[in-house]
Amino acid sequence: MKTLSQYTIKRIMSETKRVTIQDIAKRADVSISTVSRVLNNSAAVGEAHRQAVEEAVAALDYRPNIFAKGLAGGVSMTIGILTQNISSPLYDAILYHVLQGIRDSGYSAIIADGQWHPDESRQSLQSLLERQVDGVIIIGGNNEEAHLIELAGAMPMVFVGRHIEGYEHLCICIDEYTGGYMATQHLLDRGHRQIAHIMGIATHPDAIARRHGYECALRDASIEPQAAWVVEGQFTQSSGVLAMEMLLTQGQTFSAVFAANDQMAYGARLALFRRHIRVPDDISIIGYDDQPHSGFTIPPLTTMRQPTDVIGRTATAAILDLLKGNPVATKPLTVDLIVRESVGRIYR
Amino acid sequence: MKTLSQYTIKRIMSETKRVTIQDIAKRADVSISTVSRVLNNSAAVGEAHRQAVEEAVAALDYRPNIFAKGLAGGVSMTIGILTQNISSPLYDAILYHVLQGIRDSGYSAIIADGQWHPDESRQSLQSLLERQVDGVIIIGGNNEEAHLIELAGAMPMVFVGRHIEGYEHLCICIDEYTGGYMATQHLLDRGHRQIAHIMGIATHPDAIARRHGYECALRDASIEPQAAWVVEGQFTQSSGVLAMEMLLTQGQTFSAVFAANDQMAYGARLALFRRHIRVPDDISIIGYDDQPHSGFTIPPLTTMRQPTDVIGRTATAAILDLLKGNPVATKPLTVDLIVRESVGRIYR
DNA sequence: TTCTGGTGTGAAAGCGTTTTCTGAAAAAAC
DNA sequence: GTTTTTTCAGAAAACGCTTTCACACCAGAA
Repeated sequence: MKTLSQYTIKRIMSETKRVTIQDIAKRADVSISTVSRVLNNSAAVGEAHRQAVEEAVAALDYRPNIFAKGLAGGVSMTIGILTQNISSPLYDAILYHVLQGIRDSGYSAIIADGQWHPDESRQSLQSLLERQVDGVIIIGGNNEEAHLIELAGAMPMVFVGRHIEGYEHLCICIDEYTGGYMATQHLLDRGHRQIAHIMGIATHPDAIARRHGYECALRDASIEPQAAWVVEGQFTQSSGVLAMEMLLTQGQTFSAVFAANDQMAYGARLALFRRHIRVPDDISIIGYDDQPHSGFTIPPLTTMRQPTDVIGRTATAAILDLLKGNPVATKPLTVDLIVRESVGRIYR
Repeated sequence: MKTLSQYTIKRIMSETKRVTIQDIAKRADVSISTVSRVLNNSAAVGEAHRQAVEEAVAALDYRPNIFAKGLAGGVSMTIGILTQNISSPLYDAILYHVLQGIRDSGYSAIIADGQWHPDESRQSLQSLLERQVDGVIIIGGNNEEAHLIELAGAMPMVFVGRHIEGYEHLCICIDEYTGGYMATQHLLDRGHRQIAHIMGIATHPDAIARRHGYECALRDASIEPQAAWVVEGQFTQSSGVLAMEMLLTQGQTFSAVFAANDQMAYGARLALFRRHIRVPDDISIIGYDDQPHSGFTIPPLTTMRQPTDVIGRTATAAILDLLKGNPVATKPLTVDLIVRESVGRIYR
């Protein structure tokens, strides 16, 4: 039983016939230590030898055995990625760009899924560490901060979309407050004065920051935010439907809604559709994230764009730098307003 | 420079202070060979010794070092997953369920992205093999078949959404033909007689099968398929917009459209919106895949649901069985019609 | 009793690297 | 020209595990 698969694996491996450091040592007529040294640039090597080795490496198409490397050197050439949830459009988009950046770095990525759950996240992170990943990129997520801090001091690690006290330079953060402010400001600019807000998960830092931006924008326009204008959602489409229904049945009067993410905006829009309320003619909607789909909703959704490509690239660059021992410093990223057709004008 | 990160890694590793097979050998008062044997069940071991070892393993919370294991045994405890494209909602949904299935198996997953490109796919697959993954799950993708066949004979491998000649038992396939047929049939059932089709990438097997189903359903209803009714898209939203515009400007008359995936359906729907053509009052749309978003479009999209959960679970179960040396046999999966609100009735 | 044939076990040889440790040769200092 | 450093390179010891080999033990057969 077990032996069968063992056998099979052995077979393909022997077919592949890996070339080892021994082979290139022989061909370059040096010792394996020397080969290792030129490979890793870990000590001075005479120019003649170095060239001989490099020639052999190229000629034999040598690829180091990562297991041996891992065993001997404690280096796995692997970057662990902990994502908040695979199949969340936003995180996947970031993931995509991260993977992109890693692909030619010699490292490979191993992905673990936190499933939106602290316990799962912690366990996933643990399994990443057991695999002896050389570094970790944490995308979103809700691990206990204390655990992360402990780790961050001990191994290369970068955080995406999250603020960790004392490790700001490792955090690739979006200025969510300003994002919320800008979204609300856009509504204000178009003449709206009564603006509802569908908030994200109430404990989620991003949700809090966006709401804060919303309230400040309102105040700066001399409008006192009303508690009844904001209703909490779960960042999902169906919670958007519910939220909008709640707003409507409570008899709130408002001409525009700022949804804390696009998915909830979709849901809100559907709730409006059900009641034959037109968008943007009767009520305007603005979302947040600019998911790929948002350009194709009816009507196309005005929203705040997360620079997923920049986020992904920055995260990769940072972890790679960390791995090389270079210092890193990240700067906060900003969100762009994407004006489409879901926000109407109000003239007094 | 380099030494810094090395140092850091060493540090955390020494803090963690791994317990090795030596430690449990000592505690159980047996040789390491015996420990290895009970761990892998690779040879008969006396009952007393076995128990002692198991006790020690539990007490010391022993976790094998995968690098050592990989080096010595040629087994990496890693499953490679090659996905056609990360951040494609359908494949991500499958991926999600695959990951789910792997999470408690002791294996971990390493994900590579084919980027919709044969060369990329091949290279990604290669890098998976270099990592000595124990098995591979290929989700969709467009690698050369020959290469895959060669590999499939040599190592555990399962294919999702793809038919490989001679390895049908390793293919987790959806009956796309029937899916296309059912979608068209639904339109027919609702009285539509003039039905256009927005096809996927013309060379893609799924696209071909769905179109074939469409044509057969038409013929079975005594309607001769018109070449002008089908226009090719790229499986993307914007290609859906284009396709619908082409249909419209060519002056085709049709009361319904079958789009080969939901994304193109979204695009088609937007094109209609632009021309003030109502859905489903003027024209009906049916999609394919049932992406998470489709329940929240305006109007909610009638579509064919891919059983991503079943697909994912089946794939995982299959690869795990293969790895254990058990025989596997997969059965073709079917797609379900999800009736929502984008298809209207026509009464004669 | 002696021989044969399992069983269960430990010693030891790898697996492919990195990294001391050592020594020789070359360069610098006297 | 000798002594003292510095450079460079090879031998060999890890790294933690699997697996072969050899051997001791004990049953059953002769």
